[in-house]
Amino acid sequence: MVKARLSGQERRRQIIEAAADLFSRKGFRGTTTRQVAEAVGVCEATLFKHFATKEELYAAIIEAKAQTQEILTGAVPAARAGDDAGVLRTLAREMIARVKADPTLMRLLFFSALEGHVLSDMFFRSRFQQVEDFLSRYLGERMAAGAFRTVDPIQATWNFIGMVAYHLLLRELFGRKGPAHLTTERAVEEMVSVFLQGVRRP
Amino acid sequence: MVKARLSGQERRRQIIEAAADLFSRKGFRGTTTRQVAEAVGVCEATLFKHFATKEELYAAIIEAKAQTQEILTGAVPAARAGDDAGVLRTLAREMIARVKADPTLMRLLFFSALEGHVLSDMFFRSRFQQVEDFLSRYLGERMAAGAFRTVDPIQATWNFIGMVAYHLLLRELFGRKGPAHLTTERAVEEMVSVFLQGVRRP
DNA sequence: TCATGGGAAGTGAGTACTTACTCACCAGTG
DNA sequence: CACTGGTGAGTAAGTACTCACTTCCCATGA
Repeated sequence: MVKARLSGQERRRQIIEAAADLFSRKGFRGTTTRQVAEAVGVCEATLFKHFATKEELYAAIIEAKAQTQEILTGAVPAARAGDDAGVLRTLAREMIARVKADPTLMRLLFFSALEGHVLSDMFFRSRFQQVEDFLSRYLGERMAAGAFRTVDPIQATWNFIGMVAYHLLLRELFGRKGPAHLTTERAVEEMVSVFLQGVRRP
Repeated sequence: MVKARLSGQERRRQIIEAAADLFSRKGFRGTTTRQVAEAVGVCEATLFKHFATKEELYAAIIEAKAQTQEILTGAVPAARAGDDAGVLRTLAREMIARVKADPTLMRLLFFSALEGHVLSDMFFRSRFQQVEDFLSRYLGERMAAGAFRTVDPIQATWNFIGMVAYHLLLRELFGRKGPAHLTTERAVEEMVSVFLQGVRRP
């Protein structure tokens, strides 16, 4: 039973949450305000009390998702300790965990990009910029220290992120699982392993 | 000036082409039959002479795109010659070239997956299955031969494809370019390089 | 060569339904 | 009481698709 009357703030939050789920499954044009209203358990007109337009609701959702930025708390200690594998492993794990924790995240990221949404770029950056900056800086330092081959740190970063992202795409968008023994943990270990060995100075 | 009257076959082909472009930019629900008709230069009713429904048109497009399967002509000679770098380089180049040759390809792949289209799985497989099979088999052979570390060939394959796919995603969907010196050629070489070194037996 | 018929391609107008949003009013709470 | 949250009914525009008809083209026969 949905509570009949909430504060404006609370109702907004509820609408955003329900709509995020729908938008992530059907995209902007594929989601009707009627569906959103039903999911929330209110009248369609109520949505428009809180958001002037459907567009404004979508933008509010993207902004909310972008707000939950990737925080690199876990990888910093490993970086300080010069624990290469620890850095990579933690980054990969955190990226994967974020997506698992919020199933709408990746789908909304891709839907908004495909739809050419004005906030798409900001959304993407909120998800990847910190990881990119952190890892490319770390790789650059390790190269300067002679531990890694000298390659472009950005490119190397993209290569690593690419492995993680593809892993997520296969599962979240394309419903691929692979052989049963390929757990996420094993997948992460192999990514870390192939990448680390690949960038080491021979 | 659009020719006023074409054979049924030719008109179908023309509609599919114009609609593919629109669907790849706006998705299914975001593309109206009116827009398609205008892009083709015919009356809306004409579309429905050739396709019973909008859905049928979309399916025809996906099927057409799936038909242009990845053909692995280039990598086979390199595989025979045991030219590891050649195999990987050729695969990456061909994947990238395909997407560049048809800008609708990747966008339609992702739109249809996000939209949960019944043909999405088939579409995905048409694009990746052969590369996956080919490369995982090749990697398996190289592992058996002692040249590569023993890891799961599927996982290793996904890691490599992930790097290529992310490169494409950044450019085709997210409009990212990276530093100017990062040409596609350089990117491919680094992917091949990090991967090869990463899977070599230490 | 020309005329005719049939089949297929194509159109303008319209239909029925869908969709985002508004309006006038009601209900709840401090 | 005043303000804010919420509703049922409705509106205007959008959308996929149909209908009744026209046009074109090719094959055939005279």
